[in-house]
Amino acid sequence: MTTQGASLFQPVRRSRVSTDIVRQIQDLIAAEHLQPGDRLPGERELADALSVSRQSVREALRVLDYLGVVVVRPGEGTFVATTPPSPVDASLYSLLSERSFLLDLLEARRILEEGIVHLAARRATRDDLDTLETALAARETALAAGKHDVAGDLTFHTQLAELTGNPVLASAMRHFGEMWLRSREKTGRRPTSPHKALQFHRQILQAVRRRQPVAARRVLRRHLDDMRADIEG
Amino acid sequence: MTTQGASLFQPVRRSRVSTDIVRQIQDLIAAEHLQPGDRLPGERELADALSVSRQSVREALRVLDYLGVVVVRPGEGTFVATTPPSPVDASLYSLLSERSFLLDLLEARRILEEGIVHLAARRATRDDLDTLETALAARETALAAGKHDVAGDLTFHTQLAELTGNPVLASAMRHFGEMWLRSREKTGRRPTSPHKALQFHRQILQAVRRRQPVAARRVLRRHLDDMRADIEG
DNA sequence: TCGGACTGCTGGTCTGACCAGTAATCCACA
DNA sequence: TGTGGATTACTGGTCAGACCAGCAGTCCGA
Repeated sequence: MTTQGASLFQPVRRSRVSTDIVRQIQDLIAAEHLQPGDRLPGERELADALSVSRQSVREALRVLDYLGVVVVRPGEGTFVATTPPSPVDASLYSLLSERSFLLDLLEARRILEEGIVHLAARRATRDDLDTLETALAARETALAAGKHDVAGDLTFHTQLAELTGNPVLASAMRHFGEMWLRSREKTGRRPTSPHKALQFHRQILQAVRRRQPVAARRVLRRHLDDMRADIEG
Repeated sequence: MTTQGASLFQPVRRSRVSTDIVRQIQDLIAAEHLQPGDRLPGERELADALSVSRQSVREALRVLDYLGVVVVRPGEGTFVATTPPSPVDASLYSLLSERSFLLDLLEARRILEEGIVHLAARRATRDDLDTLETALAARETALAAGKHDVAGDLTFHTQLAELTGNPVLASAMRHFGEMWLRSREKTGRRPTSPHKALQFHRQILQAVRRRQPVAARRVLRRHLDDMRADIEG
């Protein structure tokens, strides 16, 4: 028996019940048996159906909650999250549900996005701008028709980051955006008026198109300040 | 009651016990009261110390387990993970070994850190500054003695981010720092002269201490520009 | 028609219990 | 003397049952 190298035997893996449940629910969502917004069975019912205790179910739901896979609303139930899950810095997880976190996040966004919009105004290609223009127009017509999706407003910001051509900035903006959505979901905050947001987006795009980095940055700042005012109420 | 605009009231947010526990333990680890490899008190003991039920403790540990913050070994106990979780955006992973990535990263750092240093100069408490001062002095004497660790230069930047009091900024800076180290490792780039770096750090700290946000930002920019010159060289 | 009480659901928490695995100790037997 | 097997006290894993507070639909009376 050597101490080095691959052992012939694998350690017996006693899986934890809660881990199995996490995987089962994730599979159900992946297979689209559970759609975003769907309500899961109650904890008691789930425990019964799985022949496990409610405690194990709760441990699983706690993990799925952290992962952003589900949203738990006391008194109502547990629902499949509408915003797709993505990793959020572990050290920030427990802060997501606090309003002050939204303000911290906004401060960080302001720093990052001021730089982004400045670069975008200098670097965006004509193709980039046309793409952004098309997307913005589509959102405007959709809104006029009464349709509006919450996550969509953020898309403009991430698209803006994309066209700096800097993948690090784009990645950071996506992360901030995801945290933004999840935190807003957890804090139960209503989104800002989509009309106002679209107006700001339109102005930013104009400034970027005209290659006016300073003006673009100014409008961006007004946009985020406006959002902050909403949060601070 | 209008449907548009900011509501006067915010939904009351009752935090979950397990969430509090998650944060407490993370804080203890961040404050280094708990070191990697340390054994946490048993679940029962923990519950008793926190005046909560074992179930709540378990839900918290389950989350920390999933985050990779702790490792749970049945029959033995729960331990602080030795390798702290350090997620690097999957979409960036393949770029780490390219030199252009270092430049992109540096551009992103410049945007972020200019904002950070500006805030730090306005917000840092005297205690914060003393801590930073001590750390810097220690590095200076170590360098004079011929000792120098590569990752250490970054520490100054992350510490600076910490004392903005904004956990989002601190987290983002840590991420950028990790990518920086890993990318520099992969590209095989030699670090900038530690002497130069320390001089810049000393200047930045002075500006922050004197509450001169603009000056601090200017030095920071020179520091990063200097690093860029090294990379492009 | 409207508003409040009622009722049954939900998740949040606590308690106490038992199981299985670890590890250190102790003791009997070779 | 030394080795190996019980003992024992811990650990996390799981279960069951209970109570609370908040949500929502129902029903009834003013």
